[in-house]
Amino acid sequence: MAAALELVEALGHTGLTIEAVAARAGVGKQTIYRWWPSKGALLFEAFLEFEPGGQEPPRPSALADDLRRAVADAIDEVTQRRFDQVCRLLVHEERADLLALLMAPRRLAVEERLRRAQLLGEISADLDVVAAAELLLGPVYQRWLLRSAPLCDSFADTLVELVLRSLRGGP
Amino acid sequence: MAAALELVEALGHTGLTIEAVAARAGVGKQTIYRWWPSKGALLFEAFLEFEPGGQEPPRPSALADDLRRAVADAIDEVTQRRFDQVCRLLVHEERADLLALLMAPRRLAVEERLRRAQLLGEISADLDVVAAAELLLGPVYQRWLLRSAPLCDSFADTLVELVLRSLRGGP
Amino acid sequence: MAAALELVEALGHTGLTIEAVAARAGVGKQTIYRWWPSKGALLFEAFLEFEPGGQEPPRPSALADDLRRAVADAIDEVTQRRFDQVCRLLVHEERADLLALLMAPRRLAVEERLRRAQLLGEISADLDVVAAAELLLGPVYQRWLLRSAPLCDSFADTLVELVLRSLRGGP
Amino acid sequence: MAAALELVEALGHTGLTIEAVAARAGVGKQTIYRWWPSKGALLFEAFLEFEPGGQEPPRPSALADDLRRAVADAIDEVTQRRFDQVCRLLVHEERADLLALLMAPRRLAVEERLRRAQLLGEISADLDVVAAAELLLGPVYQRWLLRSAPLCDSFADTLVELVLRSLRGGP
DNA sequence: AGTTAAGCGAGACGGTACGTCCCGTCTTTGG
DNA sequence: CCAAAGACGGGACGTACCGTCTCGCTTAACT
Repeated sequence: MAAALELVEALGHTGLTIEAVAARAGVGKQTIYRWWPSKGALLFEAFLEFEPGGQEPPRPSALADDLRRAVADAIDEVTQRRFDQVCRLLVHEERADLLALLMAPRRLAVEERLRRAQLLGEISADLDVVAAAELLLGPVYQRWLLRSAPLCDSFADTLVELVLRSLRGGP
Repeated sequence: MAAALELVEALGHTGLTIEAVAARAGVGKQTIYRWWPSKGALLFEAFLEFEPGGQEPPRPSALADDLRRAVADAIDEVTQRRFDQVCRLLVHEERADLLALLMAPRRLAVEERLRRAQLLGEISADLDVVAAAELLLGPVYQRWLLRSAPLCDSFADTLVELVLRSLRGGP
Repeated sequence: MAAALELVEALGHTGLTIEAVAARAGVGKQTIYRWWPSKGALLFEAFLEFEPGGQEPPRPSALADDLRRAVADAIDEVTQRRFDQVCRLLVHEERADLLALLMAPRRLAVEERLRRAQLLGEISADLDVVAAAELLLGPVYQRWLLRSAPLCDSFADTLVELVLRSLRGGP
Repeated sequence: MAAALELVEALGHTGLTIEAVAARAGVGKQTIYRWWPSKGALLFEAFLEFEPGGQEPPRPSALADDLRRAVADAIDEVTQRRFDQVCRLLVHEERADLLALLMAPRRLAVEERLRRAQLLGEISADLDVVAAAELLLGPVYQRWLLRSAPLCDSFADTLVELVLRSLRGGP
């Protein structure tokens, strides 16, 4: 009964109780425990089920544009209440494994794009692509989770510009 | 009674109960509620009190070294169980304000060093110093909180190298 | 778990806590709250359950003897610690309804006997039987609850003698 | 600070707290503890202080009338919320001593009147006056404390009539 | 007049019990 | 014969008062 998403959206991951989920779903508590070991697992599956997330493969364009778009998408995603609350719950439950599943696609897409750019010679070939991807997404996730600063759109631009300077010119 | 730090270290922020803190401190529960509104506030204050953290001003040296050192220090800090658990609790309780207090010094130090580097012409003067600092620390905090990858020492090197390429030569 | 009677006997209604009852019964506190709204209700039910109290119907004999016996029995009952404490608790909680259930049998028996005496002409027929019963038992309950005087056995005799003088000859 | 009477009247002896008394009186809690060992003692003294109670000596008239009046007065007194609550608190605290002080005057007055009646030959001389007084007042206090029946005015009449039949003609 | 001390208000303190909430398990029951 | 309904033991929650304990601050009373 993945309609528990409604509750986590309404109450936040803090106020979410399995009893409430069971009640709203018209289901015995035990039925929930039978299928999921924790709130996190339940919500994770619910999220996968109901949040298609299927972003179409962004047809290639200029590198800067693509990265900007990737970062902006990450910001958008992370800004939706459901994603936000589900992820925070997973953080709280230390489910790094599930978190990775939710967040990896984004990161892999960036890495993929960077690798293509290397082939095209847009960026230096001896680059640590994985680290570069983290350079782009790390600050986003930091601002999101720690709420250290607002996640405005222009942040994507600043970030990409700064990182691109690194990726292009070698030392 | 900031000896609650011992319990958060022993049990993690999840297993920490105010009742246990009160019991161990030989104190009435109410006394705790009288002074702090939540576990987070209590631990935050306890942490400030007992973890002086006062790192001496790192006498200046080469820019790359200083940044490497700053990042490595951040990694060290974030790796200590007390800091880790207290911060995770603050994240859970959405106390971005308190988190900021704990983390700002590190970030400000980096910004300060970058600004000095600008004056010396080590890096381009038209740089967004704040964003650059996030570029350095964001990936660290991401790896830490999301446990997306191990926080090994070499990570500091990779990070600094990558970022410095950005900061030095503009396009 | 009506073994809460043991605690009320040991500690008095003042020292009885629901937590202690739950602990001794090996039961969650909530289970007690689920079934009884208050200590009073719990003890009342426990008392009914475990204190059969079924005194056999006293085979009829002389009126004076029967009344004396009834009063003496009331005194005995009221003198037992359990009954005493349970009733005092009910008084404290203003549960007149429950108290009535505990005390009515005694009173009704007296009224019944008086009515029979009226049929036999032992006492005047125009008598207010209910009031007469109160005349006999009222002083007992007063001495008991208010501890205004000791409840010795001879009190029963004095009382019955006095009341019988009223019941027999009219003015 | 006998203005604690207001609180016991407003909240009942159950809801009365020393903290509230202290607050309303604009007084430190300790000051109350300094002077009285318990809520009961405090209220008892407050009651004595502020409830003059001084009923004038009822100039003598017919025995039946005097007794009726005495019983009716007892009913009136016991019906006032303040007296009611203070006494119930004393019952709860097992302060039979203080209760006796509050209630004795009434009983003594009845005994006194009966003794005079004996001198005048209105009632038989070999009577246990103390027991007779209890016969009159016992049922009143029973109905009051146990709320076993309403304390209507006619109760006084019934009671006195019944008792007088006993007191006058012996068998 | 100056010093001392008693009594005061205020309120923090270590505690106890409250009644509620939710956990995760176990039991009953009706479709 | 499953699953809803929900009771259960457990245990933390945050609150309310308890009775004790300093605190300074009057306000006498006695040098």
